[in-house]
Amino acid sequence: MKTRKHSRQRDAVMNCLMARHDHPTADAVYLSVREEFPNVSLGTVYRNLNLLADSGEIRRLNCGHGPERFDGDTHPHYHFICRECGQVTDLPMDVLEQMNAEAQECCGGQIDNHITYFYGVCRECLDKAKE
Amino acid sequence: MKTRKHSRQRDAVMNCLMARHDHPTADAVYLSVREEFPNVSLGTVYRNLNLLADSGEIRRLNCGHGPERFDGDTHPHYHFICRECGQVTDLPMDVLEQMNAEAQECCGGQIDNHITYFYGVCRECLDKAKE
DNA sequence: TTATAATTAGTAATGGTTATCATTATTGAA
DNA sequence: TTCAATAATGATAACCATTACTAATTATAA
Repeated sequence: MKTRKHSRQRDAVMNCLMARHDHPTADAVYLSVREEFPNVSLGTVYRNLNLLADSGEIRRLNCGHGPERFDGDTHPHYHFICRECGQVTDLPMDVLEQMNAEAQECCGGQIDNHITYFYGVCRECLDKAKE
Repeated sequence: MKTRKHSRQRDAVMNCLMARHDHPTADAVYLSVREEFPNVSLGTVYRNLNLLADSGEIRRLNCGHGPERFDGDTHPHYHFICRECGQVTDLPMDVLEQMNAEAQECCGGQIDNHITYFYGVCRECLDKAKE
């Protein structure tokens, strides 16, 4: 197996994800990391995002449209996606673990986890619509 | 606005999705439709899948990896994805509408619906692993 | 140091999906 | 039953997000 070596570019990717909470795309992370490493390659960003996601240090989000997003917060939590502006926000509610048990009963196989995305219109877009 | 004209290719796409319950990808639908229309174009399949999905006659599924899938069953229901074989199956359990209300409370915006994917290992893959 | 192997920047390639366009099919009205 | 208007098609090119490749660089452990 491969031993991981330290890399300052990977640190920058990780730091970016810990610092921001808007669930950036790979491209957004790339733009961010480029401020510190102007010649960083987009491939390097992708490679490290995948490395970190595969090792469980960050999480991948698939909101149903648009490119993949990434989340530095690995605690189980739900997300809300505004269908107007597309922003992805965390929902401060508990994950319903019993859903897995319910699914288990009608599934036959083994349920490990679930992922839920809520869709609607965010506060800002609602306010904008009122004007 | 555009009035929709009838098309036999679109019928074939729709029929394919009503007939099978394995949530096929666009390419799988394409192969299916080609049995009736040997020169149907992949673009035509994509165009009609999007048309039908946008008008609510079918549903798009994003399982978190791999290409988009489509579902002829538009009733709200949950899906299970086997991480071994990748198959996507319907879960015969009720959708928890109250989840939307819970999310609403901590959201600020307006929650319209939610999508949940359950992940794990299906019966067949569990059995295979035992051998 | 130095050897080894992981990582990188740069770039080409890939895969899924969408756009373009000339031709064909569907439709409603004459 | 024409016939014009226009939606839909097949073929293909373009697009975009992501991955693969490669020679050069960097981190690590001996």
